[in-house]
Amino acid sequence: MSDSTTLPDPQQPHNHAHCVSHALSAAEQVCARDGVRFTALRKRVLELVWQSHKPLGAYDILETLSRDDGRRAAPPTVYRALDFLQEQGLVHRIASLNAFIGCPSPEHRHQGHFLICLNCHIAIELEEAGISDAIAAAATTHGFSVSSETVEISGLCAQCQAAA
Amino acid sequence: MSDSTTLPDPQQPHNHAHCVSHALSAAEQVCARDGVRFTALRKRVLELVWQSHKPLGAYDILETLSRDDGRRAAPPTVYRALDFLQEQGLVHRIASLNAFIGCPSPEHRHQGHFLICLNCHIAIELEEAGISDAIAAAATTHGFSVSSETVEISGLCAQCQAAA
DNA sequence: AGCAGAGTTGTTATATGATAACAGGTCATT
DNA sequence: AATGACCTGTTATCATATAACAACTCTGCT
Repeated sequence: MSDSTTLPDPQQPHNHAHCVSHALSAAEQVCARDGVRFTALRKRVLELVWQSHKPLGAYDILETLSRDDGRRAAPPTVYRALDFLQEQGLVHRIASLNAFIGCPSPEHRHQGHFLICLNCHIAIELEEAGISDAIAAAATTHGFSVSSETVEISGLCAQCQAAA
Repeated sequence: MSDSTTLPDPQQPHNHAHCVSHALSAAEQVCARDGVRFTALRKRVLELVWQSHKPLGAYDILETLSRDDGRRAAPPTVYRALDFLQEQGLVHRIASLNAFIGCPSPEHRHQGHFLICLNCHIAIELEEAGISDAIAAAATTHGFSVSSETVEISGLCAQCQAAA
């Protein structure tokens, strides 16, 4: 069961095993709730996506998968799992990187806003009402009805600024 | 010389030739100002990007280019021109579409915010201080220093909503 | 005019990201 | 155990983007 403690700041050193186990148990719950199958493959792909807080390319996942198994997995294997995970809101796709990252709060459907560090490549997911509100206001002004937002902010995370 | 009249709303029917000639003369000015060469190829690619208000893929441009010339142009030809145009702020790349669109106001460096219609595929560029402010505020909260923003909003434009 | 050097374009090959189509396997329900 | 829905494997292919090097062209200089 997902505990109710807040997840650690991904920028800070932390016990990452906790992030992974949290993500996996949240995924179990979400899939059970929605009546969809959290198969071994899907679980494994989700685990790989969660191996760090850096967005991971589909072919990186594919390689790890192939190495683990001995035999060569094919792209559709990974893309189908990723499609499923996205549909369930368990991972997000980062369009500007063609990469995927685990969602820290899949219980409720949303699209995140991402801070992406150009140096260490960590991506931090936010859900900033202020950003969504500003977008909604702009859309309204133009008579535009929003169905999805892509907000990806590149720069330097606090850690990397401090290091420089 | 760029006139000072405001450009038409791209959603509305309008004399698109005006958009194109405006864009080309603005480009001439920007390149002259910055001391870079606005070569025939670059101009042609910019014209193709401006053929409509819909973001255009690099390979679409490539095809048109090849057809016009008889001989087969190669991808780097187009990508180099696009890189140049992006560097000068004359076109923007839409990450969520892997496509490119002309910038209506290249005189000042900026990154746009885009409203992208899922039905008619038009992309409307905004520069919403409210969105940038909300992003800046969120970034500050997280100690993150922003170097670029990708804001791409998908949905239905006013025209397409009315038609539906 | 002729030359030198920077910048631009051509060309070939290849990397990287994603999907179509169909065959075969697995699982829950009956 | 049979059925049917769903999931996975496999092959082929499409779509997007870049590396590396050769050839050309423009500009400034003598």
